[in-house]
Amino acid sequence: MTGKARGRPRQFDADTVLEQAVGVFSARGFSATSLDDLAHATGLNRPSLYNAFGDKEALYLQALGHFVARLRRTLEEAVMAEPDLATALGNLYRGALDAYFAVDPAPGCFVFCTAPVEALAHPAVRELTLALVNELDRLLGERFASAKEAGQLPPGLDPVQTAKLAQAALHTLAIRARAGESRASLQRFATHTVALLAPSPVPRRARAPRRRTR
Amino acid sequence: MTGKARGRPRQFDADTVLEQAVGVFSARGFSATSLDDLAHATGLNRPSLYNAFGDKEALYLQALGHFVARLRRTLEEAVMAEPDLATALGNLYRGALDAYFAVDPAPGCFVFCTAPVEALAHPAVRELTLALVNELDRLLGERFASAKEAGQLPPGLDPVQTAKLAQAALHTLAIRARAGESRASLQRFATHTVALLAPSPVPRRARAPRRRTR
DNA sequence: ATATTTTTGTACTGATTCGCAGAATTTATA
DNA sequence: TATAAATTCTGCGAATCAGTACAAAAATAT
Repeated sequence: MTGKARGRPRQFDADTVLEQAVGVFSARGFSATSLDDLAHATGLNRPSLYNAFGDKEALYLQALGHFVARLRRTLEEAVMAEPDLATALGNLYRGALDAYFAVDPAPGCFVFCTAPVEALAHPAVRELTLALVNELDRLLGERFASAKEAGQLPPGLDPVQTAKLAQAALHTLAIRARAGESRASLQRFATHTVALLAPSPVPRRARAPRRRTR
Repeated sequence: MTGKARGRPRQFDADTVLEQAVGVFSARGFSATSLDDLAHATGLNRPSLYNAFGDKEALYLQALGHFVARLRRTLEEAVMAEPDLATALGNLYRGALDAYFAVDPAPGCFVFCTAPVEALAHPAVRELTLALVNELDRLLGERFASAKEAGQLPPGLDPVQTAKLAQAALHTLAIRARAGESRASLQRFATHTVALLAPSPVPRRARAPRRRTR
């Protein structure tokens, strides 16, 4: 595909630049980030940014895409491929907290903390955000459905709605991390949530509760 | 306190202006909102805004404060004063959805959708956001604790962590509404969450709630 | 070696931004 | 009536912003 490279070669790696853009956008959000901020953070200058990625909104969307693609890979192996439901959810939240507290003023989640603001003014951002939410619903829904088949899910829990609640925990972790809540507190919450949504391998009582009585 | 009013009287009501500022900030977020936007929306001009509220950040903080104060009143009567836990949570989420879908491109929650972005750059915003999160944790925690005393809470649920999960549902409703998810879908999720966190009053077996529950 | 293609860097433009200065206006007080 | 106090309004200024034009640079192809 790219054997020739006709003109002057680039002096940067596009993925690296997107990674740095994710960092800057994640810290300041879309509107408060200037192209000078991005140019300074990436080391290249504005015209190069325009040439490679288009205008500011296009760059933001590509940063979102880059972030989501990475998230998707992580999710696939840490959640979908893990046979035990409680372990899978534990991996999900621990991985999320790792990312949310990656740098010192904890930025929370790039998309859940910065994309919603722009969603109203920029339909493309809105669609990308909704697409991620829907995909997470779908993936987690599949995971809960397979757990239900394996008998790991209490009969009262609907896989689809439970998946949404599992994602809700992700959203609150993101917001709370950025608001300044401590990682220890959030870790406790995550543990409790896992215990609620994925009752660990029932220790003694092999008898599942009857039907959906409450 | 204010019987005299020495100079020229104001031609606007401060609370009304703050209400309008909430609307504008909620739609565009802090950084993307210009003072001209605010001046146009409120009908008064920039120097009057500065004179009455200070600079842009001060106005945003006061808009947040106004919003939180109103939210606190609503919460107090619809959630804390309601004796039945399921009804209380139902009121909470229905009221939230009413607000999140108040105008056509659903803006979601003013604070949960627009404040987190600015939380890193503006410590005051961060503190106010965390203060709201903590207060909601505390109020809902009290509500779940009193429900536990009344026997309305399953024994496995810790009131404090369950309150955080109840707020998590609020956060996800806000984000999803702004991302474009339908109100019907969110209503279903809310109903399911209420059923999970507050198992409804057992239908047949007349478990008369003791004490002063009604 | 010359031409072509792509990237890089400097400089510029037009627009928007926030915040404020200063004069005019409206009220209460002396 | 005259003075003081507070608000309103026009307009300004300094800074920043996004996006681009243009020339120099670096590579390939002829």
